[in-house]
Amino acid sequence: MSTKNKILDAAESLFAEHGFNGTSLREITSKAEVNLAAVNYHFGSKKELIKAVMSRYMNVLAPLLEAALSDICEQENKPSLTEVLTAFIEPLLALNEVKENGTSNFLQLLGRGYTDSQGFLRWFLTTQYPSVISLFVNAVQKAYPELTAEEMFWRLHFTMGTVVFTMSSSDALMDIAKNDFDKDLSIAEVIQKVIPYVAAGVGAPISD
Amino acid sequence: MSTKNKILDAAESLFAEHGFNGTSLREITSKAEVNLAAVNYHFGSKKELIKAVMSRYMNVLAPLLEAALSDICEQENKPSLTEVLTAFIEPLLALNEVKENGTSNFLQLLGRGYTDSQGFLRWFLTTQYPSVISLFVNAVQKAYPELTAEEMFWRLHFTMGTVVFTMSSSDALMDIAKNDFDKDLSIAEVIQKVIPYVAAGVGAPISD
DNA sequence: GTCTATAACTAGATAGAC
DNA sequence: GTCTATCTAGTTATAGAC
Repeated sequence: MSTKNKILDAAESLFAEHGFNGTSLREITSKAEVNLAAVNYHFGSKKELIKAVMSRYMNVLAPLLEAALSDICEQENKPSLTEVLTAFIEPLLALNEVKENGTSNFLQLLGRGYTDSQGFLRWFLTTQYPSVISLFVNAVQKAYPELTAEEMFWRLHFTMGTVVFTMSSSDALMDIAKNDFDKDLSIAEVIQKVIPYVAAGVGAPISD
Repeated sequence: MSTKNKILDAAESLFAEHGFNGTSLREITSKAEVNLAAVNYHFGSKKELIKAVMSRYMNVLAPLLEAALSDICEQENKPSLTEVLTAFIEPLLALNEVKENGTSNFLQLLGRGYTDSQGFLRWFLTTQYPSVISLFVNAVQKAYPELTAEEMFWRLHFTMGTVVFTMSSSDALMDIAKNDFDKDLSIAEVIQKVIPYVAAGVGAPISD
């Protein structure tokens, strides 16, 4: 296994657990059992390392998501919101084949990146992967055409918030659920629980 | 105005904007125009300062919320979920009288504290203000008795996520809304937008 | 109570030997 | 490509003069 990959793996799990700001290069290199200087040699800076960690997943996820959402946009009959949101499940679970716990790690990283380091991840997603976002908006528009662009904007951000926040604390939540209800849930099952919630939220009647 | 309050005010807005980890004592004291050593003299440590900033709001909010939720729990007829969630609005807006932008700042702090510094705020809320949480759970149970305790647990955390995450990036979202839709929203209007969303989410039909 | 000065430590980044 | 050693700049916290 290459030094570069050892660093990526160590950085990924530490970033997911403690956030980007909360993880030092020294912690990463000592977990990866490589030299401190190796990060700057291979990646140039901590910021570039963060991008590399995210890209490893986004490069797998983006094409799968684009395909799934395109299918929905191009189909004849009107999709349901649940259908649109369910389109995310398979691509997300495919990340488990990139690495063990890939889905969970990626979603936690997404959550970290949204709140850490003043919206750097918002920039990363909107500039590097804009087509996924616009396909998603199109799919939702097809499922719920009465929704105005403005209301759509808010509800999509609420949804992003729900998912990202849930996932960034999913370890803690799964622990509590195990203690209180004796249920051992997988990340896939948590996703299954959140979909009816966000589908109902996005599909809420327009209050005006 | 006392040094102690100058520190609290400066810390509050910097914490809200850059998170707890992302704000140094030097930034706080220079914004407050007091000496660096004053923080440790008045509060003992950065951690205690964080608690003091949160307590200033929680001590106003908690009794108001308890009263509003108690009313709902004790009323004869069955409340709607919207009613339960709407009970939060007045207490939250009352924080604007503690300080200008109090509501917005407090909700942003809540968001920061949930993701920063490994769940310290979760501990803070559940240990220092447990009665608010249990009253809220009771109110929701009364509004939607078919919901199992386990499903309730998940949906309440999804709701917490939606609200907290939205508020922690509310400045950015309000900026985008202003640019894209030429709408200048207040924090009260954002709350009005999020309530139908979370009410629909909590009230979603039980899938399984 | 408020200040200066500084201790004690950690951060990210890099120069240069091998 | 990998190492040690070190630089610079940042952090929290505190001792002691006023």
